[in-house]
Amino acid sequence: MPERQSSRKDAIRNREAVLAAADALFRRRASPEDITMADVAAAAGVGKGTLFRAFGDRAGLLRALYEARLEPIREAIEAGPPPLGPGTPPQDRVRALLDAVLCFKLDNGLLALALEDSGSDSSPYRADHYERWHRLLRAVLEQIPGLTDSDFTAHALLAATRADLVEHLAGERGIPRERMREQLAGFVAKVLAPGPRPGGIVEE
Amino acid sequence: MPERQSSRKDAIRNREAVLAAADALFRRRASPEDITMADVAAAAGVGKGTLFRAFGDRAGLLRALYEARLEPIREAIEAGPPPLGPGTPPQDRVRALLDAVLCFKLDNGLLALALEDSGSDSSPYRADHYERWHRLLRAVLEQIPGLTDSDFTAHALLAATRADLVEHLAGERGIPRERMREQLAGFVAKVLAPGPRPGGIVEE
DNA sequence: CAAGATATGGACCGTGGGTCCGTTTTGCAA
DNA sequence: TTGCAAAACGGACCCACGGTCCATATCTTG
Repeated sequence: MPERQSSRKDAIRNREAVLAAADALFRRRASPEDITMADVAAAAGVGKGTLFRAFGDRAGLLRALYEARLEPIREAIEAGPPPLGPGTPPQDRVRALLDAVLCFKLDNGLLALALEDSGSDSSPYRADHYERWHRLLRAVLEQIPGLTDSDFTAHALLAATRADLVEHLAGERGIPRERMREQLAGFVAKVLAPGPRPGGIVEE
Repeated sequence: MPERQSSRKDAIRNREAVLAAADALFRRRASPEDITMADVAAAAGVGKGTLFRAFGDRAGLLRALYEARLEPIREAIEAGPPPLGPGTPPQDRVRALLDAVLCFKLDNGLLALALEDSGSDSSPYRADHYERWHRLLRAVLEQIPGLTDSDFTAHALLAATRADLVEHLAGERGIPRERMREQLAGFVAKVLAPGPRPGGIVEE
């Protein structure tokens, strides 16, 4: 419940300061969990109480940051031009959506990582930002004729862009951005391709 | 480094006791993180020091449990009969492997969950049990002609069986076991199907 | 400008992983 | 058996971190 916006200007100023400080920290540091709430508060020149009043808890802060950074993409999806916007052939749109998710995680690795393992009950699948991606993706998948199990497929495709996987491939393994985009695109293509009947075993 | 086996019988007895107690706890409780190390120690009738001496840290304990439970499957894979064992046509073996992973996580939800988000550096991808699965899967994928990017594909397929996803689908969403196995099988089939790329579609 | 409402910040708390070290157990050898 | 060093025990203790509390400072409004 402590998410209500305030109208007092000091509150607003502090909220901004915290957001900015957190943003900066998450861009520079190496691992999400060595950014503590106290760090953020200090960097923002604010007391811990203020921070928690403004965002409720760690997850709340992360969520706020995430929403802010996601805004442009969200707009592009809801009302932008193809291939992200509506009015794109479903197959292309699925590809574009997953590519967008991938790029987002490549650009915001730390934050996405932090968000994924600090979900409400420690399950990323309860967070409603995940719900949203999943719902959207499923809806688009459903428009592809001959594709069954779009609910599961949506989950499975999103799983291929999990923040920790992306981070691992990009960081530890040093796979370059474009290469990864290609690989994901290839994978998505395979899944969407009108193949042999799903469920059946390819015999011979 | 504190993983060296001891030969003293009290040490061995206690190790067993801890393993048994932890196993029991992980089977009964609802969420991995409300099983504390102190809980395990108490349940085993042992001091915390003993527990940490024997397993190093939380991850170590989890790993030990995991290995123990995984043993049968591992054997089946290394030297068992088809479809898990070697000597199976690659496509079938991939399907069987992923099905085995899925079943394992369905049967050991809590433990797998705990293991995944308590990986060494909080990334499950550094844990060597993941490495092993990935290496094996990739090797099998590489035997499938016409399939490229087997490294990435292996990651992506494994991602579809992530413990938290499985747990979410089975728990929250109530999807029955057999249904999930079918869906995963269908997904895998699509990925493995000879795609529309060079070679054309095999139309029977 | 007074006064009620709201925000502030840092001391404080609970929890849980992990360590320390005085005590106990074990295995070996005389 | 008994002596004794090496190894294990266990629980008190430590510390980091998320989160709370509340006396005080700052706004806003009439």
